[in-house]
Amino acid sequence: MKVIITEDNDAIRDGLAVLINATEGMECVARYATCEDLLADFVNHPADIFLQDIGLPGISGIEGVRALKKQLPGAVILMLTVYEDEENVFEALKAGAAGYLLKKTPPAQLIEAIVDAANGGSPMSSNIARKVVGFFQKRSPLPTPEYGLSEREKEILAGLTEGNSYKMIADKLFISIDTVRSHIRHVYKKMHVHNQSEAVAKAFRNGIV
Amino acid sequence: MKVIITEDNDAIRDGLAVLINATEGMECVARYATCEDLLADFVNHPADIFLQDIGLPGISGIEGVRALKKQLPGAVILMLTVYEDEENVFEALKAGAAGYLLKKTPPAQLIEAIVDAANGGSPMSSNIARKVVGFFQKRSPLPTPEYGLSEREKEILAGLTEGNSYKMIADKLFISIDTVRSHIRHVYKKMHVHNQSEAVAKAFRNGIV
DNA sequence: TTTTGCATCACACATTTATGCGATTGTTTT
DNA sequence: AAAACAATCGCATAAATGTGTGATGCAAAA
Repeated sequence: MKVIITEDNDAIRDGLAVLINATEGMECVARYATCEDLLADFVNHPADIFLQDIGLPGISGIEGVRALKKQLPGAVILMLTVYEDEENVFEALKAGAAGYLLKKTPPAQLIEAIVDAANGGSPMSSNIARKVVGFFQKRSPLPTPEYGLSEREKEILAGLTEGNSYKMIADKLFISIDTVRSHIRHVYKKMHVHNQSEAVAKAFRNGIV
Repeated sequence: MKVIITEDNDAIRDGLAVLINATEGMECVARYATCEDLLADFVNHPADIFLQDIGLPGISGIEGVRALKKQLPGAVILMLTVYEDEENVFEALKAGAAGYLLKKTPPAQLIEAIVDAANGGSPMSSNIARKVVGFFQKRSPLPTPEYGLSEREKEILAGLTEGNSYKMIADKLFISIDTVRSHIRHVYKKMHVHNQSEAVAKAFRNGIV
């Protein structure tokens, strides 16, 4: 069972490699400090499982998952990170990660998880699993179908995706620029973003536009 | 053959309606000045063909096409506009327009075009047709597959889609903020945009990210 | 070898954004 | 009736962005 590790912390990366190599039937065939390195070199080391950090310099781990999945749709990727906020969890899973583990996972469980993932499972830390389950439960009524944006807010958001400035949006919708600001402020709050690009990107990824 | 018109200029809109109603077997079942009106009311007037302007107050005609197609995937939409730049033409067609006519099209040809579209054709003004043909010809080698962005530029663009500020991108890629500015400037030039949102939106629509 | 393109960095300045605080007027929902 | 929310508008200000102009080193292409 061949594993590739992408993790920027040298100590953790090497520790993981040692752990894996010390395990019967497992081998760490490559390890990278950045997604750039991973994407440039992974073809040279066919692997079954990818352990992927999120907080990386350069391309983020989640972006890395998207890119890797694009080039190798069958890749089985396990996130291994300290982040346990819903944002990162869902983004990672949607990007194509098979499982999501926290770094505090004990070695024995980590090995189990790798085996599990290789066999088609989706191992995740219990905290994470709860969030995921909660997500589908909340799914039933319609709590966060598209962040609960109002029609007007979606209209303003659409204006941004067209490349309009606040002023232009205001003119097109016959409202004041301060009203546009206000709407955008609300959009940001609801979507948990802090600038136009992030809002637009999220809107696209979630099919709002 | 039932037609719906969306056009903000009163004179043009009414003129089109008169023309259509004066034509054997054609009827204008509804006419709107804005996309908002169209989207709110078109369900009440089943139609075969939609004549759609682009330069509208509020939601743009192209956005309108996207929205209309989303709700009524079978809608046959003909753009009828003064814009003949490639941007608008391709965006409209990608959004789902069946044909693209310039407003200077003579009445007789307009009627022909509507019939053509209703029968599954894709009528377009000759200028437009040339652009479209040219697009596919250029397609063969790979002249503007993704605006000719360099790897680095795509990397910076990806940074924007993650919601990073210039400073954050600079730090993640270990370059100065002025270099980031420089790259972004080039990205904007190549993509013909002038702000982050537009660049991000275009990147998504064209599958660069 | 000259040109072209990429990546890097710098400085400057007008605009635009992001965000906090607050306010009014309608609907809905409770 | 009260509470909650949507849409509208205003003001203020620090921060970020967009854009012009220009420069250097390097590598690939003409």
